[in-house]
Order: sequence, then C-alpha cells, then structure tokens
Amino acid sequence: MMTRDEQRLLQMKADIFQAVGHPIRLAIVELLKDGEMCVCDIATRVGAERSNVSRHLAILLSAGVLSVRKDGLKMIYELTTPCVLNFLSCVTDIVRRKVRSDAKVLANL
Amino acid sequence: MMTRDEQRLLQMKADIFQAVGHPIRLAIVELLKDGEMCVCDIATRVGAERSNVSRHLAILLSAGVLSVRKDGLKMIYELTTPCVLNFLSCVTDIVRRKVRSDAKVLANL
DNA sequence: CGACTTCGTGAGTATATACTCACATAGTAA
DNA sequence: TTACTATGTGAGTATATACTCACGAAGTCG
Repeated sequence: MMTRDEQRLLQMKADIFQAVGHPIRLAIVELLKDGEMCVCDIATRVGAERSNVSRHLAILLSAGVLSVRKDGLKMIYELTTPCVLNFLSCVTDIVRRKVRSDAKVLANL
Repeated sequence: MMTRDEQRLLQMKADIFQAVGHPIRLAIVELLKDGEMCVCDIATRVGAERSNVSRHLAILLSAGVLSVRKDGLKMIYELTTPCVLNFLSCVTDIVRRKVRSDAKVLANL
C-alpha cells in the first residue's frame, strides 16, 4: 500500500496546497510576490481584519510557504520561494479551460 | 479594493489549490500523471473507500483539475492539464526547506 | 427478463475551518 | 513611568468538510 513516511510526505505536500487554497491566503501570496511586507500592511492591502490575517499568515508559515522575521514591533513576512508563483500560470490555465467548458454546456441548453 | 470579478477569479484559483489540498486527492492527481483511470481502479490504488473516492473526484472535477468520459459502465478520469505536476517539484522544494528548518530548531533545544 | 457491476448521492455524524471580539505581550517613544 | 502600536491568541459561534453506510440509476451479460 503506502508506508508511514510516504503518507506523511503526502500530507505535508497536501498541506501546502491547502494553505494556498483560500482566497485571502492566495491574495497574500500574490501580494508578496513583489517583496516582503508587515502584517498591518498585508491586512490593509487584502482588505481583511488584522487578527484574521494573522491567523492566515500562521497557516502559510506552518506549511512552509512563508517565512518571517522581526523588525522592531513589526513582523515581516515573505515567500520562502517564488516558485509558488510559477504554478499560478498553470492555475490560470485550468480556470480558462473550465470557464470555456462551462460556457459550452450553457450554449447547449 | 477589489472588483467582484477579481474576487471570483481569486476564488476559482483558490478552489484549484484547495481541491488538490487533501492527501487522497493529491494521491489521485499523482496517480493520474501516468494516464486516465476508472473510479474503481483509483479507489484500489489509493486505498480508500469507493464512495469516498467518488466524492473526491467530484471535487477535482468541479475545480477543473480533472475531466471525465464515460466508457460503458466505467467513468474514466484524467488530468485536464499535466501542468499541475510541474508544481509538485516546487512543493517538494518547500517541504525540503521546511524539514531542514524544523530540524535546525530542534538542534537548538 | 434477472443477476451483476460501476458509479453517484442522500442522510447522518464527527471533525475541521473561518471569523470576530476581547485581551495579553512586546517593543517604541515621550 | 505612561501611552501607544503591532502582533498573536483564547473563546465562542457559524459554517464547511470528510467519512461511512445504504440506496438507486445506468449499463452489461447470461
């Protein structure tokens, strides 16, 4: 079947997808492609409550998508690796196909 | 802030990440990289209950990650685009960094 | 026709997630 | 010291997700 270690690896990889799989968290990832940013600025830019953003950041951090450093009062978050962004073109491609396919279904009603 | 359309696009993209963000569904995606497969075979290979696999497939289908065709009694699922797999190397990279970073924390106890 | 296979789905339950509000901590600055 | 700012987190609630079992629809084969 599948060893314990293989299952743990699968879980860790799935956690990364799941971490990015939320509109606010995806917005955060897309926002940080231009560089690091503190929590307060992130909250303002994505238009969500600060404490909520703080929790979302913790999820991305725990999955390994983001890293963080302290600068005085502020916590500065950044992408651990920009390769996450490469996948977004693939995701956009999937969305494009899906929208086209849905439109075709509608046309046949 | 953000237009209605931008939010819907963000949601659709997040849905794709979320769809893959489950151990069983990720296992299905990795399994289908070698080609299309019917539900019963997928269920056997990933070692999960068939009705459960059926639901997971519906989620991947609805996100646009998979497509399906009918062949007699069987429903044959396949990846809409293999580009999902490209991201897996990035995901593996994130996992590797995270494990290393966690190990470093442990070493300092 | 009846027996069988493949699949999706309703119902029920258990668990997980998202969100808000309030509070505590840590650093800054007067 | 006191006042202020940035952040994380406990508690509570609402909603979503995952899973199993049982059933029914659709196609196959004798």
